[in-house]
Amino acid sequence: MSGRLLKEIKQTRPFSSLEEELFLNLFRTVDFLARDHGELLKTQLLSSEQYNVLRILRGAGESGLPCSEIGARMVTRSPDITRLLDKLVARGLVTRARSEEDRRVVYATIAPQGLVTLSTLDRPMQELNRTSLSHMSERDLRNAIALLEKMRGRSDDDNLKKKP
Amino acid sequence: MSGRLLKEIKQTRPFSSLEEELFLNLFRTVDFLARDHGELLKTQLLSSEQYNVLRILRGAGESGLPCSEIGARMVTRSPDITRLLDKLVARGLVTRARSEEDRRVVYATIAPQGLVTLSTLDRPMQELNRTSLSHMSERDLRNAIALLEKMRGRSDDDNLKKKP
DNA sequence: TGACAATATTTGTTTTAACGAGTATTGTGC
DNA sequence: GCACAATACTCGTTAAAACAAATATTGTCA
Repeated sequence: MSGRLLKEIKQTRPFSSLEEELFLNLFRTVDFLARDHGELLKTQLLSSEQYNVLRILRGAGESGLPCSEIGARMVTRSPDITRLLDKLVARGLVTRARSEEDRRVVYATIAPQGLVTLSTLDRPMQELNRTSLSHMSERDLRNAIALLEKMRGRSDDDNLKKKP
Repeated sequence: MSGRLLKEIKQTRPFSSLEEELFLNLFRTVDFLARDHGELLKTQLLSSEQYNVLRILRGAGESGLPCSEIGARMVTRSPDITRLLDKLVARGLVTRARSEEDRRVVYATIAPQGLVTLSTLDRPMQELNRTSLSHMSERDLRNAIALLEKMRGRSDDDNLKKKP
């Protein structure tokens, strides 16, 4: 391999497009903000994903949700939901029961202990969200939300509406 | 635990603040967009983190960078950079050499093969970035970038400027 | 009905991430 | 110059993510 090609290759450097710059900013921003988030969750020995599942199940109420639905609302595939639930069930935060109508389906429901755990996090999480974005105006927040939704092309917003 | 508390707990539901809505949107958006990203990288058998390291090292040039620097530019801690580099070194994409001035330091440098691997990804990655955001106007892109930077409070932008 | 595709979840296996502890080297203050 | 803190990285261990293949159940259509 000649030195010439190497030189050419190396020239592809900083931001070669606005789109790329946006992506890098996006990834960097989550990495940055998810840190504090994760530290707060660690006080309850929860991973970000576990917390997510618990919140989804709280939103679903007593009827619970099948694994596939949980997987769809997160971006995780259902095969991996099983083990996520395993840990939560083992800790008594979630209960699982096979459906009678369709015995392939397993409904996961948040347990009282799960609600308690979530509730101890609600206020500090709210606090964290607010303080870490306290320098953003309401207008900024709304703009950012709208732009992020637009970035996703609204293609997954059905999930939000599908909630019972 | 009485049913009353449970009812109270359960009432904390949808978006209790704009900040929370923004956070959820942020996380959802990366999850959503990172998928395609990951699939493209898989064609070269690279994880997102490995790709990141390679790009950082390409940006650093022939002088290379110490593990600690790589860790600082990503949000990964340097202990975990070692093993990340291990794999890249094993595949001949990166070379590692202990510094002579300070023998604690190990400089990682991108290898020719690493440059080749990156270069095969440059165009499709550019393409992916562009198409997945093709519905965003230039104004949208710039706004989004600015808002994301603002979300981070610009507190880590020194890293970008620190590049040699 | 009976074979076969489709759906829903679980299990197995292999990589990765996370984090504490350990090792080597350098810098500092007495 | 020597003890001791600080720095830079590596290693060991445990927990989590990723993906393929397996199992169980239901739906479909000849």
